[in-house]
Amino acid sequence: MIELRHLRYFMAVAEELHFGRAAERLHIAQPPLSQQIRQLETELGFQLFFRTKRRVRLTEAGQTFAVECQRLFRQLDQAIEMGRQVSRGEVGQLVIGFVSSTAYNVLPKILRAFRTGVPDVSLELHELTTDQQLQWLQENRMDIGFLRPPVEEDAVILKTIFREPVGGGFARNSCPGQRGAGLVAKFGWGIFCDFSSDVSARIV
Amino acid sequence: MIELRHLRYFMAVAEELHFGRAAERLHIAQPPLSQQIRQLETELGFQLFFRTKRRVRLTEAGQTFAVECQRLFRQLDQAIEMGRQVSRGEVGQLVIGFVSSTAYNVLPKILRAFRTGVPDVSLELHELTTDQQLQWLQENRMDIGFLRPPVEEDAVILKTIFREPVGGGFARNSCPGQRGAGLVAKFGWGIFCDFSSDVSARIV
DNA sequence: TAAAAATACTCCATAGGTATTTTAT
DNA sequence: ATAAAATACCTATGGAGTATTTTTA
Repeated sequence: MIELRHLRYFMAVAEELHFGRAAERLHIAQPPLSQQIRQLETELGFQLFFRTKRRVRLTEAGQTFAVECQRLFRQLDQAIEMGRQVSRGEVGQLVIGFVSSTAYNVLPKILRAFRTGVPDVSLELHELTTDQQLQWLQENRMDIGFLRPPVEEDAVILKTIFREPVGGGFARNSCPGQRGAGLVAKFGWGIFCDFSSDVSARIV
Repeated sequence: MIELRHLRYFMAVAEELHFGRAAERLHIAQPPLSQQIRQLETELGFQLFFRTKRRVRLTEAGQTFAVECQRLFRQLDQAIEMGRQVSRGEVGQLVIGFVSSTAYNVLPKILRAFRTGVPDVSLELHELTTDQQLQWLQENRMDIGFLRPPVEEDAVILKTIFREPVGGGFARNSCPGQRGAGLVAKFGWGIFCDFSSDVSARIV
C-alpha cells in the first residue's frame, strides 16, 4: 500500500539524485531508503529511476510522477489549511438576523469590521423581529442576530452592544430601562465570543 | 506524521459515520481505527467529528477536509496512471527522422496508424538523409528514423519494412539488392518493438 | 580503487488485535 | 438494556539501523 512516506522519500531522492544525501536529508539511513523506493516502484508498476551503482537519474515516468507528487503535497497542505480555517470560523457562511432599527445604527459598522477581519466568511442578512430571530436560532436557521431587549430565553447568549438615553428615538417600541440593541447567538457557536468582544469594543 | 492510511481511514468513517462499520470495511478492528482518527485530528490541529458514544457526525471542518481528501485520492490515482502511461510510452514526444522518398510511401500509413494507436504521443518529424539520421540517433536527438539501406552500424536496430522490385522508381539512389525502406532506432528504446511489429504487419 | 547502491541481518516502534469499560439512548 | 465508542493492554509486522558486499566510473 502506497503511503505518503513513500512519496516524501521519492521526492527527496528525485531532488538529490543521490540516495546517501537524500537519506541524510530525511534523517534515515541509506539502506531503508533504497528499500522504500523499491517498494514504491513495485506498487506503482513502473521504474522511477535509472540506477547504476554509481549514478542515479529519473526515468521519464519518474519525472512526470515527481511533478504530480509536488502538486499532491501542495494540495494536502492546502486541504489542511482550509480545514483549520473552517474550524476557526474564518471561512464559511454566517446567517445574520437583524431588526430593522439596527440597520442604520450598529449593523453597518459591525458588518464592515467583520468583512475586513474575516473576508472569507460570506454573510447572509435577514430582517426579522426579535421573536422571529429567537425562533430561527432555535431551528438553527440563523447564527447570530441583532435585536432589541428584553429577551426571556436562557438557551442564548445575549450581549448589549449599544445603549441609548431614555426618551430617545426608539422610546415608543421599547420598555423603560431596556433601550438599546442586543446581539444574540446560541450557546456553542464558535466565533461568537471573539467577534462580539472585538467589535463591541469599538461600538460601545 | 500524516500518512495516506490516516486519510483512507478518515474517508471510510466520514462515509459510514460509524466507527464499527468503517473498521469492518477497512478490514481492521474498531479500536485501532478510533486511535488513528484521533492521531489524525491531533496532527491536523482540528476536530473532524463530533462524537458522542452513540452517534458520529462530521464537523464543518471535517466536511471540507473530506471533500479535499477525495480530490487528493483522485489526483494520486491520476498521477500513478499518468506515470504508467509514460513508462509504457503512451504519452510523451517522439522525434522521427525520414528520408524524403518515404514521405509518400510508407510514412503516411504508419503515422496514421500510430496516431490512432497512441494518440497522446506527439510526433515531431524531420526530413533527414540516412547518414544524418544515424548521426541524430547517436546524439539522442531522434528516437526512430525511416531511411534507405545499407546501414553499417551495429548500435542500432534495423528492420526492413518495405521492399521494391529491382529497377523500381528509386533505383538510381539505392544499391542493387538493397532496395526499399528501413526503420532504425537505438537499442533500448522501449516502444520500438511493439510499434514496428504492429505496423509492419500491415504495411509489408 | 573508491564512492555509492544493494544485500543480509537484527531490532524495536507502532499498527493492529483482544478484552473490557463507559455512556448515551 | 444495549449499541457503540473509548480505554487498557498485548502482539507482531515491517520500518529503520548496522555490517557487509557488489559494482562501475
